Amino acid sequence: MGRPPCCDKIGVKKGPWTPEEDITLVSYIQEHGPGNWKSVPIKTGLLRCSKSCRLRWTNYLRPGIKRGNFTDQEEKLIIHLQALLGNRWAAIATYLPERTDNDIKNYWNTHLKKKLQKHEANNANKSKGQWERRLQTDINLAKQALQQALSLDNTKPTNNSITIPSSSSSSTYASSTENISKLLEGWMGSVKPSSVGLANSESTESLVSEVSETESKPSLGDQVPLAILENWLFDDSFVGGSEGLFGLSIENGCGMY
DNA sequence: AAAGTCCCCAACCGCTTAGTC
DNA sequence: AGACTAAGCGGTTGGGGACTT
Repeated sequence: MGRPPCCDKIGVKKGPWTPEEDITLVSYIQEHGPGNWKSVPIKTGLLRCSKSCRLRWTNYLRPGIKRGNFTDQEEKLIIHLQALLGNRWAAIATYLPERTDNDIKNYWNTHLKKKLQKHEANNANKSKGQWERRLQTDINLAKQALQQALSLDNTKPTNNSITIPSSSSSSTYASSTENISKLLEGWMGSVKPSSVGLANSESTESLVSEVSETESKPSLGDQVPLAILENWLFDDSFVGGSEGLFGLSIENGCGMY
């Protein structure tokens, strides 16, 4: 017999959230902060299970979520990270604080995977180009570095260590132009301005800088010396602007999937 | 204009992990 | 150490809008 559904209680509502429910949830979190999700439906009177409340908050209502099209730089970063980390969307999302893991996952499944498959097919019979060979080498090196890093137990933080940022960090919160946080005008007063409106045209390097320098970076639980990986990842990602990784991957085929 | 098909993404399901007793 | 619970995560689904015929 299988595990019973978590939300099989009679009276637990499913399906799309209404604006009224959003307001109720956001108002509660505004007052109490995110967390202790089990108590949220009880204290708010929402006819939703705790998991549904948490997902609604993290995937849609949370301030700082950027909606709309992904930029080329974001695409490049996702492609790089997916090649490195696989389908670990939550880990990938820590490098794109304005995007949720769900968004990244959806974008990968609906856009990037198809694009890459298409161009891989188009270039299936072509020999590997210089760039592709370099990318494959880079990936191998990065994987080695990652494995090395992860194999170190109880590694003490060093100057070369980084702490992987978490999307749940308050420091990564920013005002959103589109989402339901509009309902909370005035609430965002305490949000760090530098992360507000990190628009598409703005350099993700500022994010990288924030990632590597901000002392308030939250952790996924481990601090690992990923400097090599970080340098490789970000240096390579943003070289050449529009001529960067993704453009090349589209033109030349990635060959790693 | 209507019907059919495609595509996107919000939300759900169920498994895993972490924390507590 | 093991049981239990809550939270986190990734895979999948289905409603509805966009597009095509």
